[in-house]
Amino acid sequence: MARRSDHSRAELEELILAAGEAHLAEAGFAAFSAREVAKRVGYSIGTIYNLFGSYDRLVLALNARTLRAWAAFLEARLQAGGEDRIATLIHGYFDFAAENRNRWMALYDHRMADKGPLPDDFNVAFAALVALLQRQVAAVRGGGADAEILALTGSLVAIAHGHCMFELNGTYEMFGDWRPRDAALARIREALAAA
Amino acid sequence: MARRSDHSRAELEELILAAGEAHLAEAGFAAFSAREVAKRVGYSIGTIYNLFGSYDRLVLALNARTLRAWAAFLEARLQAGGEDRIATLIHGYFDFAAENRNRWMALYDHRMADKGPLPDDFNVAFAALVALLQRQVAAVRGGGADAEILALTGSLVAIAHGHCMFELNGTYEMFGDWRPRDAALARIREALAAA
DNA sequence: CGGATAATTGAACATTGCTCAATAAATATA
DNA sequence: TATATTTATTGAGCAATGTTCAATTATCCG
Repeated sequence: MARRSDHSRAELEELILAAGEAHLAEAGFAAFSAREVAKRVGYSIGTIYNLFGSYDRLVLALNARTLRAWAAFLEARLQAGGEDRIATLIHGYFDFAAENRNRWMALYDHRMADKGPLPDDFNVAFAALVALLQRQVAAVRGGGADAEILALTGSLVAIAHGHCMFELNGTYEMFGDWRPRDAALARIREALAAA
Repeated sequence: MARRSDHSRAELEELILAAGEAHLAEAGFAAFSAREVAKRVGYSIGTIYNLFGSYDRLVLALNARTLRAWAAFLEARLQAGGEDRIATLIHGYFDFAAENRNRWMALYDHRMADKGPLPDDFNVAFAALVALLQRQVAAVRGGGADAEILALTGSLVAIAHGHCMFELNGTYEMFGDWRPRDAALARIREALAAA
């Protein structure tokens, strides 16, 4: 058909990403398929490959979107006030993951076939999220070298990640009756107190 | 062909799992395929389905093996002496994951299509690993209610998991120059000191 | 209007998980 | 031993996937 003027390239990309996001959210990463996305936007599979080049890059574009949404979500929570910024961040972290289960999981489920460099798109989104978190850790800690704060941020995020993953995939149940979210907050508090 | 007497059912299962383990270790979970395993053992794809029932159950059987190997690895490290059991465990945790990258990753990459109950096989292996860790945490902490120690164990494992995952998938690089393994040990020490 | 350019298509290919009638081998029965 | 029964094994066939690319269709420009 070749409906070249129906949408600009940018519009079409947006259409595809929106449909892809919905499909990913509904089906989960394991069942996600580029052909299903094509079906949803009413374009052929070839068009998707023209725009994104490969399955991996389509997923990466969706993951970049998820990272931006996550950062915006956390920013909104922070702006909504609340004395305790660390608690706000942890709850934002867990709430976003819970409310966007499949999209959040896809961030970690996806493994690139050929492990070349990631798209700028994705790296920028990731860096923005890291910067947001680093700013809050720096604020809580008062002073300290940038590199030290960045590394501490990495460690605190790793704590949150491990607990959040256990909560979402059910692993936590093997350890009896506890709430990974509360535990994550407690561990992070202890780490900050010791730092 | 129907070489009914070449191997007993148990022997054949073992052959398939050994070949599957090698394939998984070489190719990684994303490229793992039941057909490739069949090719490697010289049986048809149908035979694999007769024995394991589905792709998911084959992967689960392999993951159960990985869990048992991991527990044995940790047990050996603990028996090899070393005053500091927590450090021994953390290094064992990270070393096993690093030396068995693809198999360790498969533990978390795999998502069942239909989320029914896990095979006993798998649950038993997982429970044994948890029990091993719980015993060490209990020893370090001295006293305390079982439920409390189990929950603490879960939280400490979550810390290790998050840091180990970041190290293996490269996420840690976004946080500058640090060693997730050392950070994990530090965080766990802080948590134990605070408990 | 006509030729160059760009977007879009979808058939074709290799590969996957999965099923199941057909076949071959081992065992039980007569 | 010969025949019947049970069991193990096969692999072609199905639907679905990611990927490619010549052919087709729309748009633009002179």
